[in-house]
Amino acid sequence: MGRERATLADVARRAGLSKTAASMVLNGREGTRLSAEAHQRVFAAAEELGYRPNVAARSLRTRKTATIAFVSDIVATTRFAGGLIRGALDAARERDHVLLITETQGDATFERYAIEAILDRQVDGVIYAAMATRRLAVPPAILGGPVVLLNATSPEPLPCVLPDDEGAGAMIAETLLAQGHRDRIALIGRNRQKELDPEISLAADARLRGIRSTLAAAGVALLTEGFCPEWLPEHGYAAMRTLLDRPTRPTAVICMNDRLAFGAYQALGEAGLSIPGDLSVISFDDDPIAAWLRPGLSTAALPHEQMGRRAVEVLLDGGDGGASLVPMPLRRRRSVAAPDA
Amino acid sequence: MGRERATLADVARRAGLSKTAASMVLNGREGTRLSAEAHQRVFAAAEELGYRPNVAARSLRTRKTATIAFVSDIVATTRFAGGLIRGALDAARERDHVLLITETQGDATFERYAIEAILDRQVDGVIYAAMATRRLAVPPAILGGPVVLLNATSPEPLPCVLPDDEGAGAMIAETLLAQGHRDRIALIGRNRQKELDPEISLAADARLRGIRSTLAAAGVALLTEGFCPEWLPEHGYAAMRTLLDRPTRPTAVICMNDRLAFGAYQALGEAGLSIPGDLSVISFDDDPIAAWLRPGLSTAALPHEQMGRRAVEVLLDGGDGGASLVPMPLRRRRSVAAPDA
DNA sequence: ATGCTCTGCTAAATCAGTTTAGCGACGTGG
DNA sequence: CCACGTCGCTAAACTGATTTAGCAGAGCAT
Repeated sequence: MGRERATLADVARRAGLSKTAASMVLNGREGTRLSAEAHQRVFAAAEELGYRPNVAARSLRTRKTATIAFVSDIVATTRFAGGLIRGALDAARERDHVLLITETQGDATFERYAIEAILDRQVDGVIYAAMATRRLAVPPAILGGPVVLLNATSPEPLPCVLPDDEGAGAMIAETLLAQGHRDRIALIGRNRQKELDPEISLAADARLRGIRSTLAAAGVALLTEGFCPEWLPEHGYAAMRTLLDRPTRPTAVICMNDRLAFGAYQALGEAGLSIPGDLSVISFDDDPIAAWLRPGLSTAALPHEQMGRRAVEVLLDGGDGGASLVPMPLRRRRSVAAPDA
Repeated sequence: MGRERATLADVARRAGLSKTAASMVLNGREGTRLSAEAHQRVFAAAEELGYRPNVAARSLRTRKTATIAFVSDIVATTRFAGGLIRGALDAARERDHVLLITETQGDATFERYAIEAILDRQVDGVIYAAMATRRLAVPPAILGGPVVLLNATSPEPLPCVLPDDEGAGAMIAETLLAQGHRDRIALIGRNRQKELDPEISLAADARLRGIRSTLAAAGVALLTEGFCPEWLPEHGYAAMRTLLDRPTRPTAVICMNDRLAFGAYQALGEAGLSIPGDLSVISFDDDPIAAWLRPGLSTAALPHEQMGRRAVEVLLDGGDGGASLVPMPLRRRRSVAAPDA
């Protein structure tokens, strides 16, 4: 790429000045005593030649590359990754940076490759992202420079960006309470593994905490809590069927994510029950499917783009070193209503 | 990043040789007359020091960066992008390259920024990707180096990688014919804009061609063709309801994509019709939702990862300069059966 | 003994920037 | 009249690799 590009030397020559002068002017160095006229000439020359500095040459000297490494365990399949990347991309562009993306797939060999590629290229910082909110071990090799954890925490005291799952849980509980639901609120998606092992998930426990504490504050307890081995539609379907077999039918169901909710919709459809007439449903994530369901599913949205954006901001502008909790906004659709009187 | 890394000079010193010798040995240069012993010493020294070449320094001289730019119109929201990126990432890693990702969002300013970032960094090649299979205009500035179009074509004669939508259409038609469906096959998702304007979509027309020619070869014509302003669930829902109002009910429905099929499922569920007992449904894309539906939706999968992978291969290993059609495999699930006898 | 080739290796230039150290001209105070 | 400081600018070093040009010594033929 890059046909005969103009170099700094070309600019300097055209401006009738030295490379030093040109460099200083173009970098807006303070405290230099170059005349206003010299400034003009350099800018003009650079403009006329369409000059753009060679990043390799510059970073050889300065050790800065205006490049951020985005390392994640799994990039694809999930649109979650896409959102994180897009947010990061936007924020990076605003700060004149670019993203170098690598994926470890949780594989040690791939991780090593990613780390080496990053170190070889002297990136200015690393965003280490996980696809499921969880705790992970950061490879020590990258701790030499700035690191931000995205959708993850680690044993090391590194700045991290997380969705506010607990807040979302509270908000969801409040939403149901506000509609008048009380003692017949059920939950689908209990899962000890997810709740207890932070290396698997931080979201399950946080969401549950938010829900429970808010209900408890209103003097309400969950009617039942359906277990699910995974948070997939088929498990939501099964859990909902079990729920409908019980003597007391709930007035509202909280699903731990939208895929479970989708399964719940399927079971309710088969049972001939209507949402939200017979039962309200509310959930977490704002998977695209939430908007496609009939009726649309009310859900607390994972703020992917915000998170990706925040990660870059913390990395480049410096964070307070702690955790950034990004709020999960509630998407209000038609799946929640007041219970039958 | 990168605490005191060893440089080539360090390696040379430790090996008791010149930088020249060290460089040649490590690059495996042919035709050099360095002794076997010199080779040993250099390798040993490099190993002991954990030497890794500085990419900036190297590329300053060689103009090679082992970096590929992945430019796309829209990265996020769609998991399609994720698949393309992941495939490209894998293939790049196998060839010791790394991906620099930028997004234009279809915005001229952003595109300019992306191009400049790419040129400044002297990437070895560019993958220009579109999220919807379509024809696009490649900015002339990147034509100085190797370019591969991914999921897109362009007026310029550039190598491109596309899904085989026409083949998929044919395969879908054959699948229905093989099950015994004949004169009562309907289609949902006609859309003149998509079919006629290659800048919007190449897929619509290709899929339709494949379907029609295969049916025609069997002496069959489509029963009806439902129009849809967009390929979203709500439009599939509406189209399916219209279809059900007609006197002859089809035995099978081909949806132009899975989101339409999802809408169709919703309409069928409401109408109390069962899939595939009353009606078979088949579709394109293999959106994750296809596997989540009850029954699972048979669909021709967009081969995202293969395509991303292929793009890198063509870029780096050299393609034949033409279009690479990547086959769309049929995911057989339970939504297709023989029509009622 | 001289010239030649071949072997094994190295000094120095180069890539395109940034940064350090300092030079000549001018004005000014003693 | 001279020392000194300020102004406006530049030469040269430096970053870490690759690459070109070429040197010293050995072996061989004449």
